[in-house]
Amino acid sequence: MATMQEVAQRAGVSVSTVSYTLSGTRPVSAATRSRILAAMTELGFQPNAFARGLASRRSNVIALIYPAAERGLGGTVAEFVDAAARTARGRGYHLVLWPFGMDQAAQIRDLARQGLADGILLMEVALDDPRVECLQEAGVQYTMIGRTRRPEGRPWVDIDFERTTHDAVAHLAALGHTRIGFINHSRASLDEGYGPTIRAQEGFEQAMRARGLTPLSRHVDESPRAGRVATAAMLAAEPGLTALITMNEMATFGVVAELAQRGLAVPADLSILSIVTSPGVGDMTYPPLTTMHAPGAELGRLGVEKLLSLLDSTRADTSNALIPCVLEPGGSVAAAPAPGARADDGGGRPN
Amino acid sequence: MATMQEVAQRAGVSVSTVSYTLSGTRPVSAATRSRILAAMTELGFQPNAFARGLASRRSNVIALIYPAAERGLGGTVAEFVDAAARTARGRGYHLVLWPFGMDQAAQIRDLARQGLADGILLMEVALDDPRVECLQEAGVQYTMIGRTRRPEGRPWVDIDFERTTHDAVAHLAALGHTRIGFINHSRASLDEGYGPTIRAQEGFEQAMRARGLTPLSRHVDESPRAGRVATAAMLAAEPGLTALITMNEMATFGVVAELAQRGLAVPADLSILSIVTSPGVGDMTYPPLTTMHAPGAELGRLGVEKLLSLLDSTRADTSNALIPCVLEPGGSVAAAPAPGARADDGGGRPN
DNA sequence: GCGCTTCGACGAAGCGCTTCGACAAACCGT
DNA sequence: ACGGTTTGTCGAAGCGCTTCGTCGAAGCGC
Repeated sequence: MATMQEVAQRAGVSVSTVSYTLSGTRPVSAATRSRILAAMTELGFQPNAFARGLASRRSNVIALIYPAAERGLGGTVAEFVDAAARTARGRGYHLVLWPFGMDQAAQIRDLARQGLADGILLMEVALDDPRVECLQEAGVQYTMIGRTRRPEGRPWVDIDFERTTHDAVAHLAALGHTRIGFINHSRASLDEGYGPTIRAQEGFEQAMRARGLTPLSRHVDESPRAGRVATAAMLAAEPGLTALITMNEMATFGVVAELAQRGLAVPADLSILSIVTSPGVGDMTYPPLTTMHAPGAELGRLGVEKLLSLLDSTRADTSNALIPCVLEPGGSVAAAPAPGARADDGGGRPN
Repeated sequence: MATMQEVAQRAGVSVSTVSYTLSGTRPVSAATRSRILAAMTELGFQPNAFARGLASRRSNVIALIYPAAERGLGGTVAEFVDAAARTARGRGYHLVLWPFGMDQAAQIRDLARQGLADGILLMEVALDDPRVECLQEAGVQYTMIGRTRRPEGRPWVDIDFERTTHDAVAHLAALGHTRIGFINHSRASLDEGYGPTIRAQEGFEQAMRARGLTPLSRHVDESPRAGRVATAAMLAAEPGLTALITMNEMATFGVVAELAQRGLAVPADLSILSIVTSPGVGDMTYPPLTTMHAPGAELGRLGVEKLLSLLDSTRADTSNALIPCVLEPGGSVAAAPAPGARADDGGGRPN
């Protein structure tokens, strides 16, 4: 690997001039610049990141902490990562992912304090998240993706689960639905204080009650199998159900399968609205699902921008961002059927 | 952030002694060591990664290049990342993920040459992969997860698709199945030279022919919907089908749903063997799938070990590793039904 | 033509660590 | 008691950059 020294020699200039050419911090004449650039290409020069980081005390790297082991890496996360990486790159930063588990707060703190990253994006923030305290006390710049229970005074961006569930209920209510069920994430996620599960649950119940409707919901494990079981149970409990809001992709596949097996037509007999959905999931079933697409890309972009604004004190700190999911029309939502009009009222199996 | 200088002062020793205490490169008396360690704790010292890297020309970081945007981040990858991170950590390295796309070979090369990582793990290697050439010419240590068309002389670890498909066919054949179908990944993946799709296809056909059986297979898009359609088509083409090997998780959900709807019992009427499967997927359906679990964790561990052996020239280079998937008994495979015994021969819908 | 500013380039001082050579002090056998 | 090791520690020389202060040369108005 060629060093700046060698580039300078070859171009017949001093090291500092090479440095200024690279950073643009001070003017360099066009002639000199082109000699230097030529020398760089000929030598295949790439600046040493450590020397640069040591001298400038900035790494131009932002780290994304994501517990890959616990949560898999779904489509929404992929969208997030991609958008975040692009945004960072556009601003001259590299985005790297640190696959730490939720319980490795101390290791995160130590690594963060080694200076390898200028700032940190913390994903899958739980309501009470020890990692946040660690970063705070480590004196590292960070931005949460998600929110702790009381996020005041800490930088974050998050999905607006309240608004998303409200919008979902409103959309269905406007189509005449009154018996609306909600299939949420697993009880395990609830128990461990997973924000989305809790906030969406509250949002759904509130939205239903605000309309004088009775909220019916279940926490369901993330599998098609669990989705089928839950669907059967909900139909048994509330035979008049005409719409389901789901926030659990794997379970949603099961919902669709179970309804098909029971001879219930989607959306004629029962509407399905899948919320906080990964890209592409809508087209995986027939009819294609009507979804409210999780704003992964938007979140990634805003998260990086917020973090960078923190690093660069000259840039105004944009306020925290709460982004709702947007409705993507599909074929699984329609007006509520007239009472008693359904082919198979009561929910028995067709054969 | 406290520096080594400050630690040395507080402990009343020289900087080099502090350094030796940390690295263990030279002996330090117990008394001195404990004074130094105490000073470190009091000051909350964390060595500066840049200074360390600059002086030692090693980063103790290995980078995992994974195209998060293109491929989502499924369970197998999560397992891989987790195992790789653990293995690396156990050897004193940090594992970071660089989310570069398949087409960003030049950027990968440049970043790699900046020295931020001692070695690189390249995932999702295609048969003709420009990224491999880039890393090679950049003079960076790397190990491929997967193989190029002609991987000779390049370090890699991969799933043994040939053996896995052979084992799958053998397992079913031993149970009396002769009409065996294969549901592979999408045609798009085939067209772009995705190794697993191609190697598994060849393996399946070879294994079938070796037994005098006729291979029946389809490339199917990664969705439950496509799985249903493919199932219907295969049953139409070969009504005598008694077993399906699937290497496409999303499609597998569709297969299960379609069979259920047709009133075909799994495994009594038709066996399903899901190969190269992510953890947990088997339990997502009923009956739970019999799977051949992708060795993600094993691959992660071996990949890191291979890479580290390359970095540390004293360690013998273990030869390239080809790891088969292992059979995980479930409830979706049984002996072939007696000919004509099936409830619904011919494939019509039950109702 | 004079002092003035502006422009472009240089040299050197670090950044915080690793590592090498050197060297007292303690330890050994004889 | 004496040379020869060993043991524990120190000082200093970098690693390859950034950045600050400096300074000659060119450009300016009058």
